[in-house]
Amino acid sequence: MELSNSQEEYLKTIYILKNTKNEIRVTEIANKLNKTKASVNSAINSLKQIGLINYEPYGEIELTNEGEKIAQKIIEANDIVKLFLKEIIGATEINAEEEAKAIKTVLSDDTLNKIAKYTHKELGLTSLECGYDINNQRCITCARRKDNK
Amino acid sequence: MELSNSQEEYLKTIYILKNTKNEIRVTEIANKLNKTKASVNSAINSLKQIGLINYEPYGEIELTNEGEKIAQKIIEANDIVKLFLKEIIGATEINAEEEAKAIKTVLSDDTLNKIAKYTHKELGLTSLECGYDINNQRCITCARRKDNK
DNA sequence: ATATAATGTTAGATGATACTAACAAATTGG
DNA sequence: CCAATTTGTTAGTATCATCTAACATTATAT
Repeated sequence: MELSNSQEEYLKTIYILKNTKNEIRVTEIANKLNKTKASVNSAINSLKQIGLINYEPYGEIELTNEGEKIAQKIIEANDIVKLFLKEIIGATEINAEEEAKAIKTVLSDDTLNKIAKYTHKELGLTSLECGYDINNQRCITCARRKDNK
Repeated sequence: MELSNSQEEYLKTIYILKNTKNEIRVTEIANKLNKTKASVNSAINSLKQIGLINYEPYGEIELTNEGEKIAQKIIEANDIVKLFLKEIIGATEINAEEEAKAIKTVLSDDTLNKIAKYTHKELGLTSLECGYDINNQRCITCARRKDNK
């Protein structure tokens, strides 16, 4: 099941908000993504349809297990690409943020893995523990998530 | 004037076909991009509207000067990203091709430039002559265009 | 030179994403 | 506890990129 860029952004945002607030609101998502509440409403209903979030009108927004797994993958991809752009390429914080967001969607697992490995090597890390490794271990440098969860 | 990803792909394809054939046909573009002729027709009309190609019904498809300049930029961006993915990251040919296509669109000039410089440095090239440099010189490794034009 | 094949166009539909405007529900502060 | 505010939903519209099907034009081959 292929997610659109837009859907991935919503999933990612929901996941991140979940680690900050206990209740996730339509309005918050709208603010974070600079969309209208109407758009968010429509987006979460489509994500509900495909089983990635649980939601009832006026209720709480919650990721399903499947949704959470996907969100984690998205965020990890985002993190590794951003780290790479900043630390290896020397992109500015703002550019790295924006570009990682867009790029992560289109990279194959294979290339993402190679970028992760390359980043680790260049940063002088001897043991590879990146989230993008097949065994899904956490990366000591790129997974901010480690601290949050 | 912001071009969509789709529009950039059309421009790029037209430019590349131009260096191969003397007449560019709707059908060729459709085959190359795996779109229907109807879609291509609609796309070239939109590109005509914004002054990037010249076209009359049943006539020849030609890039305007503006269109050609933009197409060159797109192709150079494509080339540098692909070279980078293949030579530095070690992505497969097929992945690099696909990913470069998608990535080039979302990179800022600044980051693209940095990727070009990084690639040059890593490949051991002493003088930076990449098309993405401010002075718009040609790159001895990444600009396939050099040979074609 | 004309029938057939190839090529190009148009009309109309679809699906995705977003918007505005109007409305409905829930929360909150006196 | 209820008026006002905040929050969420719905309906309707727009744009973009694509498609199919039908039609129109151009090229070709005998």
